[in-house]
Amino acid sequence: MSQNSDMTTTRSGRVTIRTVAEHAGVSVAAVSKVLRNAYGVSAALRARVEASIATLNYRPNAAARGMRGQTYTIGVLMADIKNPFYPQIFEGINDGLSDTQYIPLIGLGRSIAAIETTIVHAMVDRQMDGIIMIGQRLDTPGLVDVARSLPVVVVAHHEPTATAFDTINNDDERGGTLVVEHLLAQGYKRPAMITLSRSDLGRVDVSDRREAGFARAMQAAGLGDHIHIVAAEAELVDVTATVRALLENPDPPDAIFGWADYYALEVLSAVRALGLRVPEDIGVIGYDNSEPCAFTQNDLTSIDQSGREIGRQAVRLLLERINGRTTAEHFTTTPEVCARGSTSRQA
Amino acid sequence: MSQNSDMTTTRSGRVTIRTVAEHAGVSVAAVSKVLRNAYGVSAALRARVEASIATLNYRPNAAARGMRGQTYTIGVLMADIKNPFYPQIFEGINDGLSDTQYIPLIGLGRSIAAIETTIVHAMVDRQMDGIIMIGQRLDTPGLVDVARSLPVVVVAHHEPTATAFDTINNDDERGGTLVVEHLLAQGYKRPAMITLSRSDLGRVDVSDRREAGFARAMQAAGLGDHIHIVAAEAELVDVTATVRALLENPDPPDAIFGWADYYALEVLSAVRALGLRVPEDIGVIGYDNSEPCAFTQNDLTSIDQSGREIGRQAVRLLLERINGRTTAEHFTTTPEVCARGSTSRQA
DNA sequence: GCCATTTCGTATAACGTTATCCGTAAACCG
DNA sequence: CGGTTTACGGATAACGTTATACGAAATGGC
Repeated sequence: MSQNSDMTTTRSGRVTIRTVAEHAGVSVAAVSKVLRNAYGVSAALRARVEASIATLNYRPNAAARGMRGQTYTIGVLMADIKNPFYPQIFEGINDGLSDTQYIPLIGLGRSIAAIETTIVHAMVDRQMDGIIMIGQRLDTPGLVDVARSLPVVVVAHHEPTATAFDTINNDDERGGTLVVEHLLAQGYKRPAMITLSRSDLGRVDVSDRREAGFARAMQAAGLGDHIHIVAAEAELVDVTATVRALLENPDPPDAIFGWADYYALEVLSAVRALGLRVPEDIGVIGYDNSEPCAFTQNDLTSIDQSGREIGRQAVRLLLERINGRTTAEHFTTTPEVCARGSTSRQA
Repeated sequence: MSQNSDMTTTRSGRVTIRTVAEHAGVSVAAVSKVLRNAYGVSAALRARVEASIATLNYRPNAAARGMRGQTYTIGVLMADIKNPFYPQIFEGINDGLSDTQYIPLIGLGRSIAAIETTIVHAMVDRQMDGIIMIGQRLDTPGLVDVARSLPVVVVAHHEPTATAFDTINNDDERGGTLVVEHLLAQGYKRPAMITLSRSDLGRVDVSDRREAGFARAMQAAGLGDHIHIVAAEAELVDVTATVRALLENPDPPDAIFGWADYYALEVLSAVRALGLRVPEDIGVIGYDNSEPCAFTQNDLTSIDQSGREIGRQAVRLLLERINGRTTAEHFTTTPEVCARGSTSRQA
C-alpha cells in the first residue's frame, strides 16, 4: 500500500470518488473510468465499483466534474413561463434526455435581452454542456458569442445561414398560409391578423414569417386589398384594445388570427366581451395548439407545430454537437391545422 | 518575480482569475478577495482589480467556485410549469434576488416524487447554495435528507414543527373559510368544493387545509348537513366530469369552489358548457388569484395569497440560512378575497 | 519461445477558485 | 522610541473530479 491507512478515510462527511475507490479496493482512476464509461475496465472491476457506488450511495460532484470534463447539465433559456406553448417543448426535451444522465435546468429570460444575457452567461460560467434557447431575444452577435463557448440550439428563431448554432422551427410562413386557407374554407370572407408589436424589444422573426404567409395567401385568394395586420403589445390589455379597435373599423373582419395562442385566447375573450358570438359572428384562430386550446370554454382552432417533437429534436441536435458535430443543422417541422369550434361556421 | 514569464499567459483561451491578477499586477489571492468582498483590500487595490476585471471581461467560473466556496446559484424546484400561480411566486424570487449575485435556476419536478428527488439531488451535486421548493411532493424524510446538505425553504407545504427547513404558506384554512363567507354574502345558499384527489401521488396538505376551513365555515353557518367536498384528479377532463356529476345531483350546489385556480378555471369552462350562466345560475370561485383570473372571459373571483410576497419571503429566509441561521422559521401570509364577476350575484 | 500487441489498472498533474496562514509595514500607545 | 496592534497583500494547500501517461500482465503470431 502506498497510502497510509490514516489517509484512507475522507475528512469531510461527503462520499467522494476516493471513498468509493477505497471501499472497492481499486484506484480513483478506475472509478472515474467506470463513471465515464471509459475504455480499460474489465467486467469484474466494473461490477465491483458499481456495487460500492450503490452501497455507499455515491453521486459524483458535478461542480468538480465541470473543472475538467462535463457537468451533464443542459441549460434551457425560456423566454417566459406564461406562454402555454413552452411547456410542450419542454416535455419533448425531457423525452430526449430521459435515457441520458443529463439534467435540464431552466433559466427565465423574461423576454428582456439584458436578462437573457445574464442568464446565458451564468449557464456558461456554470460549465453547462450546452444550451437550448426557446423564444430568445438575443441578437445574432450575442448568440454567436455564446455559441463560441458551448453548443447552442435555438428554437423559434429563423436564421438558416447560421453556422455557429443549430435552429429548430416550424415553417411559419406555411402556417400563416394555412390559417387563411382554413378560414376561407370555413366560409369566412375577411380575415384579419393580430401580431406582435415591433416596439417590443428585440426581434421575433417567427411572427414576421406568419405575417408574410398570411399576406401571401390573402393575395393569392384575391383579397390583396383587404389585408389587415395590426400589431399589439404582449400585454393582454393591449390585445383587448386592439381587437376592439379592429371591430369598430368601417370594414371589420369576420375572423381574427392571433399570431400565437396566448394572443388568440385573449382575442376570444375580448370578442365575447363585446357580445359577439364565436364562431357565428366571428371566427378566431391561434397558433401553437397549446394546451388551453382544448379547454371546453376555449375550443380554439390552432395551428399545430409539434412542440413536443421540436423539443426532442432540439435535444438530438444539442447532444450531437456535444459529441463533436461542428457543422450547423437547421430543422423544420410542418404545421398543420387543428380545427376546433372557434372556426366551425360550416355545420 | 518568482514566476517565469512564460507562465504568465494562461494556456486556454478563457480569462481566469490568474489572467486578471497578472493584468492588474497583483496576486491571485487579492483578486479573489475583491470578488468575495473579503477583508484586507485597500480602496486602491480594489479599484485596480475592478478595472482589470472590466477590461478583460472576466467572469468567475462558478463550477470552480463550487469546489471551495459558493456557486451563487439558487435551485428552484417547481412542481409543474402549467400552474398559473407559480410564475407569480417566481417573480417574487426575482425581486428578492435582484440586488444579489445569485442566479435562480429552475428544475421541473412534474409532480412526481421520484423525479423531484432526482432533480433535487442534481441541485445538491451541482453545489447549489440553497433550494426553494414550490408545491413539492417529497415526504418529510426526503426533505430532511436534502436539508442536511444545504439550506431549504419549502413553499406551500404545512409543517410548522419542522426544524431542518423553513416553510412559507398562506393561512389556507382561513382561506377556505373566506370562500364560504364570501359566497354566502353574495346570496349563494349551497356552496360545494372540488378538491385535489388523494389518489394523486404524494400529499398536498394545502388542499387539506382549505377543505377544513371550508367545512368549518359551513358548519358555523348552519349548513353542516350540506357539506359537499368532492375530489377530482389533476387532469382537466376529470374536473369536467366531476362538475357534471355534481350538478346532476338531487341536491345540486349553486356555487362551486375550485381548490386552486387551475381547477376553478376548468369548472368555469365545464359549467358554461352545460349551458349554465355564471354568476346568475351558479357562482364559481378559485384560489391563488393567478393571472388568468383577470382575463375578460374568466373574470374569476379568487382568494389572493400574495404569491409575489411569498416568493420574496422565500428568498429572504433562504439567504438568512445561507448566511448562517440554523433555527427554523415558518412564515404565513393572510389570504384575502379578490371579488370578480364570477360570484357577483348581488347587483 | 520471442517479440509485438492489446488489455487492464494505477499514479498523478491539471482544472479555477477559496480560505488559511504568514509576513511586512504602517499606526498607535505609553 | 520600543513594543503592540492593525491593515494590507501574497503564497499556497486544498476542493473532487478527469484524462494523460505509463507499467504490467495477458494474448497473439509465427
